[in-house]
Amino acid sequence: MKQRSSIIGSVEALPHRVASHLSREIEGGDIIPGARLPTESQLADKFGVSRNVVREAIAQLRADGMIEARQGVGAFVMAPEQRTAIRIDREALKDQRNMEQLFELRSILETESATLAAARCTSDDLDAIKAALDRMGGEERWEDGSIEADLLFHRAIARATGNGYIYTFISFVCEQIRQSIHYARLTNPLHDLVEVNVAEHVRIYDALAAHDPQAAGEGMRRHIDGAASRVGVELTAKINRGK
Amino acid sequence: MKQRSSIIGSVEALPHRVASHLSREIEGGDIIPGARLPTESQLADKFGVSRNVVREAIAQLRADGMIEARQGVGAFVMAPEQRTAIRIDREALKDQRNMEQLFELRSILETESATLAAARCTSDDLDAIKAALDRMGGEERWEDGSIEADLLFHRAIARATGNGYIYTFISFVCEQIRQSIHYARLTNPLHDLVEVNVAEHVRIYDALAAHDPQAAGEGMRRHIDGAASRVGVELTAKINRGK
DNA sequence: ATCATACGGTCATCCTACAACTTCGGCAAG
DNA sequence: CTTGCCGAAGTTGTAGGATGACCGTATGAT
Repeated sequence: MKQRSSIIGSVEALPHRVASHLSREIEGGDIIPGARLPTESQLADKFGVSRNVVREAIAQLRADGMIEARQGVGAFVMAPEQRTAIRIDREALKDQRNMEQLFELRSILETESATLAAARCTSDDLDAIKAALDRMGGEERWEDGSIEADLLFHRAIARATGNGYIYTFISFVCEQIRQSIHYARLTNPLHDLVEVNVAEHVRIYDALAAHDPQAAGEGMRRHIDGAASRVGVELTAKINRGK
Repeated sequence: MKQRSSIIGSVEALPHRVASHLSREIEGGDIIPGARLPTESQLADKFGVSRNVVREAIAQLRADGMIEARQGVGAFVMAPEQRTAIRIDREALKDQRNMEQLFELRSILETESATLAAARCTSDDLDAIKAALDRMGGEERWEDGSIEADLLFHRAIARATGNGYIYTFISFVCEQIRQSIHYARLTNPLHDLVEVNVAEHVRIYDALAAHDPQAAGEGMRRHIDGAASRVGVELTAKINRGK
């Protein structure tokens, strides 16, 4: 009798579902910043779960700085500006417009990443980048290992900047894009474009090896544009990008 | 008898302390990615807390993708690349080197933010930016409202890019910097530099109003450099930044 | 040798109880 | 009427135990 009926069949754990529900309510503006949430008991009743599950859900939101709990008073919604963590809703990326924006952000980060890396990279860094490049070219199939090698290539460049935050941010953004694209790829094979992709990477690597910041940045910018269009995302507003 | 002795005097809640401890152990490499954590009961004993507290701590780490729990098996630490959230350790920012790197990231994001905003901003956007600018100039004291207005200015620009992710990332990075600097400011007053700061903002605003992307980007880049040096952070490696 | 089953370990959830804290109202002293 | 104390009620924080669901492995039958 303990395990209550799941109401809605779902593989997700209860705390995560409660957290997502509350998160959407907050993001959607149903609860304005500064307002108090219902008590844990009320939420437990509302969702049909135990208070314990509600507490775990709130613990997650609290860690993100989305809500703040004060003992003896209640839990309050925080202003969206003072979040202590960035989290990207993967559901939202099904919207083409959001995907475009994420690619634009990636373009900014990676272009500058390549520029910095060209000026700073050591021979060890170059070796790591080259290794990823070789592994990518070695795979004739697009599917499995190729994508991993692709990510490895970009991360190796980010690491070569010597800036840990740049590495973290780029890894994060790329991973979000990868997972969003993963299953969407099944619709269009686009294997024939692998050579184009590899060629773009080679171009970037050459610029890095030559320690030519401008060429590296330019090569990366074009590569991201190309990668975006290859998955059906057009980076509009190319204005003010040139130079 | 229930409330156990806190062992270490701390105002932080128990789950947060446990989560921080585990997080440090993972970041520090004490636990290799893929390895299994001790069971919840063992952790509860180890930290001298109830299993409930351990679960809340793990819930936080799980939300970040730092660990993955499989029912009936155990909890495993994930590779740092596939985190689902970005979180910046504020303690680490006490290290000058990390602060420099964060400023460098901010410089990248904000420079491009200003560039894009110059090309895309509407009159409404400009009004919002101008309002923040006026509010900043209105305050003769540096302390309280001035900093808020400063952040508002930068966020307004980020919003004018029309890219929600850029807004989110910039808000996040700026907030981290602000809170890290907050108390460190007490040592050096530096009130006399307020005019310089405002002047830099005016220069950026003028470029935005003129819809001059290059001037806006350049103005922002210089402003971040100036802001960094004003709090004692020197952005070295200005290489490859010009042009 | 292969497959089905039983078993122990672990996470997931629930429940109750209590401690710590805040808020608010009543009540008495000034 | 104002002020200050104090206790009741409500809320979050923590403890601890019980049970269900799930996984991996060992055991035993075929």
